[in-house]
Amino acid sequence: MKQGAATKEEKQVRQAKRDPEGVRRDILAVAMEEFSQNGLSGARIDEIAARTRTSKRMIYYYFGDKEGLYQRVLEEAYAEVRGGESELELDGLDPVAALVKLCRYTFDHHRRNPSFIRMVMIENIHHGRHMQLSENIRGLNRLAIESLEAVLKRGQEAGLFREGLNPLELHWQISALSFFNVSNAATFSFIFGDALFMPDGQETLSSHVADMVLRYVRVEHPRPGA
Amino acid sequence: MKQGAATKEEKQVRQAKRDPEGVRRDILAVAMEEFSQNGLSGARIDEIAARTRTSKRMIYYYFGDKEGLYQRVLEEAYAEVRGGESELELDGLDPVAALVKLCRYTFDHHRRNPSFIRMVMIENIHHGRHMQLSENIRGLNRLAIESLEAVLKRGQEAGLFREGLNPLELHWQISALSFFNVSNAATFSFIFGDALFMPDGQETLSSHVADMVLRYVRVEHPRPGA
DNA sequence: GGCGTTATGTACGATTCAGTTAATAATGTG
DNA sequence: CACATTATTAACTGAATCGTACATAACGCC
Repeated sequence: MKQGAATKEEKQVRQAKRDPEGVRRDILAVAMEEFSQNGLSGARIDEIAARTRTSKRMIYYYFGDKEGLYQRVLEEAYAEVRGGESELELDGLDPVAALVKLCRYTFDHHRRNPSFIRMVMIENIHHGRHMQLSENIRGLNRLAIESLEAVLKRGQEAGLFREGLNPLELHWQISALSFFNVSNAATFSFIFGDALFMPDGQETLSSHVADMVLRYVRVEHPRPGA
Repeated sequence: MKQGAATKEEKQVRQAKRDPEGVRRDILAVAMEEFSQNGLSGARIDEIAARTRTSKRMIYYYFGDKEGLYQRVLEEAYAEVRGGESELELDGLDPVAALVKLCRYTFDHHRRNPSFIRMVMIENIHHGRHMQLSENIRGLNRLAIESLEAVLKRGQEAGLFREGLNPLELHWQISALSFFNVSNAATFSFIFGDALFMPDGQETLSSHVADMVLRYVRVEHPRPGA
């Protein structure tokens, strides 16, 4: 025990001076900020280097080149926002409440992660070239569909939801509304005013997204006894 | 009269050799392609120059600098896609048909103008900085709200649509679904497959967007006689 | 038909910026 | 202690690229 603790303390002491993982994380965090603000070609390696507690040399030491760094930042962005859905515990809720919760969670989640949204926007500008080089991104998001599918199924079995619904399509719809809310806030609010993007407006949008999805999936004339 | 005609013909002859407006349009068209593909910092002036039938010198002659050109391209993108809605003649249709037509038009319109979508994405990455310097962009899109408002009103008066609907919010919803379909096609199809983006899938999405909006605005229990 | 204005081409300057070199040193490991 | 790994710094290179200087051609007007 004492020995183990000593080792751990030694490591902490060591990490104060030599901390490869910490340096990597530091670089990634700063690079995420720079890339998400300025895009791949707009980002400046020198700027990233200046804002880290390490040097430009270290960036090349760990990430090879600019594209390598960008790719790792993209992976990091996807990794950070994964999970979450799995902790919603939708199975414990009735289908309607579960769907509402999922919609609201997605909306808020996107809203709270503008850097992620911007990275995805940038990657789409690049036609998704870089994410195709990454192995792990693909797998992460599949879960969203599965949990949605489970909720749909339960709703259908309870006679609450329509038949013939496509979970992937529903995910597309929820994502579209939640994503656009962040991605296009600048141009939309410039043209039409920012009322929808103030706290009250956002709360309204959030609830109406859930409302819209619900109205879309519900049967037209529910049997009261179902 | 004859003098006027002669002058016009002379101008046409002259334009065969010296055609300032043609040169400007040529530059703008090429620049739109370059900027929408590569973004502001990613675009190359030399590349644009090489693809025009004129020279780099002319770009600076007419547009000042790179940002000036970008700004004009952005304006051009918004200008090209304006109108349209006004030619839909929604007033002649019953409210339900009008709303469906508007949804489908918006969806298809976005789909057919990927360069415009990409310019808007890029401008959002830049927090809408450049569009704020442009006078005319703001006015163009207001019409969309007005025609939507008229349809809603007619629907409500006919007892078909719910009260308390916000036209701006509805426009936000229709735009979100139609925009996301183009803007995020690369990342979405990479992660979840491209079924939704094949012709059949797109047709389904298009009709379901209209369906979703309709279900959202319709009264729950319509009076058959209304 | 000369002269100012507008339009155009070429070549070059100046700068920015990704990536490297080279020298050095601290730390941990066997 | 030899030796690999991790870290740091500053100066440098070379290519890419924005923008300009300069020369000049066409046109429009008086």
